[in-house]
Amino acid sequence: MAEDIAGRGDPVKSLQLMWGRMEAPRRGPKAKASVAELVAAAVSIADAEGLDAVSTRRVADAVGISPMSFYTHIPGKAELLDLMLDAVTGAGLTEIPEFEPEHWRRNLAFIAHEHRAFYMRHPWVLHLATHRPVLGPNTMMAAEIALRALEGLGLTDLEMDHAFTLITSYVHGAVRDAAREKMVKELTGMTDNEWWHRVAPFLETVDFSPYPVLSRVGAVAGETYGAHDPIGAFAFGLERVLDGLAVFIESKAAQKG
Amino acid sequence: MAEDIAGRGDPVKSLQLMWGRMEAPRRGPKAKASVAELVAAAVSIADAEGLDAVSTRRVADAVGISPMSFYTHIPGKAELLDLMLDAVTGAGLTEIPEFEPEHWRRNLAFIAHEHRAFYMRHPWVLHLATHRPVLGPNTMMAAEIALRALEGLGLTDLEMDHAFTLITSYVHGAVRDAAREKMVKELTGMTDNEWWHRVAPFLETVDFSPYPVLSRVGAVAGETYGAHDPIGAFAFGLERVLDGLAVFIESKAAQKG
DNA sequence: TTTAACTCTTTACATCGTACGGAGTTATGC
DNA sequence: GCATAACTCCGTACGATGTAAAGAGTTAAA
Repeated sequence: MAEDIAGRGDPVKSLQLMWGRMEAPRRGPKAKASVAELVAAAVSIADAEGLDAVSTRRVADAVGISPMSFYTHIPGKAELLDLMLDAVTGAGLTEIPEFEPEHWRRNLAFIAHEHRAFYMRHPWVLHLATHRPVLGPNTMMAAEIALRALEGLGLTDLEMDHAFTLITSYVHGAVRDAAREKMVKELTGMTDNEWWHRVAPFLETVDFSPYPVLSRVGAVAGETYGAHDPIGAFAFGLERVLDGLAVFIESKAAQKG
Repeated sequence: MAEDIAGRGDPVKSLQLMWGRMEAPRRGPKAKASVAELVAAAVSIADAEGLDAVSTRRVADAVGISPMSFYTHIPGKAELLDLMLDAVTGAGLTEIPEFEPEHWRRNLAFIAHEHRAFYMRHPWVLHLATHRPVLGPNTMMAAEIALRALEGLGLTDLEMDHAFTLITSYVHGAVRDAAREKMVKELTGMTDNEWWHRVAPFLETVDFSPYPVLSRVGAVAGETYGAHDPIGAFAFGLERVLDGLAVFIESKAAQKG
């Protein structure tokens, strides 16, 4: 399995494990390790060393069982990734905030920043290309919370869904850059700055005349030489997204009366 | 190498290959295969069967050389992925359009749809987690084109960069869903609909009362049972993003005079 | 003609996910 | 009490992957 993919295991098996719906075994020896332990170990490996480091052998070793015993508890790696995603989503959930619709803009900004912080804490989640939605209790609760921040704004259910998709899409896309920098530094020990200086001598030999706008904007934006400002870019984009939603919400309000 | 990562190889080697800057060999036998052939073969494998199917052995075989001869031409898989990304970006570029600032909204929508179409044609690109920017000629040209659509709107260079990040972030995030469905169907032969019906019996046993908004919105949005409408969601989000940019552009114009 | 540069290839190794079969452990049914 | 079924755990093994190492063959420069 070369690709790291969640949502690909036996759908029902994954769900049963995520919801703790396996009937308790009635015979046989007590298990040395639990599913929760395995998943927690996998998550902390991923947090510390990235998805690359998460192998079934390594996870089994971390909880003190032999490589193949992993499969006693979890059907395969695909299911492990499903479980990791739901578990780590759960760890980021606090109590459910009460959203007041009149502060919708602040609420949505809060949601967006929480999502961003989540990805920054667990950048490997960005590498988890989900093939199917992971319908775990925590993943669903995260969606529930985001949707609640969109309630009472005069949107139809379908529009709420689309607005939700808009915000999560933007955050996911925007956060790649910042999370990337963090991960790469940890994994390779090379900072963006060092990387740019490695590359610079070559870049000076290329003809930038076909790219006048890019070279002007790229230089100013500090994209070159690692002086890029991902937080500023994120904030800028988020304000635009919220402005766009404001236009829509106000036009719907005006239209209705 | 478990993760599929571009931008991780020797930075300068990748760049030299992308820009065709390897000095021509002056001795030795004629090469049976070229870098371009290898990259093209890798791309068509990825297009047909996904990133999973792209292995150095497979690519070498596709161009008729032995597994290890691959490394005569390309230093490693990381560099191959860099080259694939730039090559496939180049294949999507037509001639450079002339953008008129007064039609900026139409222009940006065009850019967004082009990006979306690109990802839909080559969904594996979404799984390519880039560790560093891939500074190939085609990748840079794609950025140049997008930035030109943002010229003449009264934005500073930094704002242009941020607006560019906003649009590409949104498109990247939003397209994951649609591309996912396409890929999964091809790779697993299971449609979303079948998947949902596999899962449905289990879902009926879970208590949705903690997720009132999600279950209401999810049902209406047709997320359940695969009746989801990704194109509609994309269009909705894009309109909001453009509205948000419009607010910003107009306020800057008003401010200036 | 020697030699250096270059291409191609064979063999080999570590690591991965996991199929298979069996040994040890516990509660149930007789 | 005992056989048995339901378990947990583990050792071995297979095929695939990326690629290191070392050598054989080919071409042009010295």
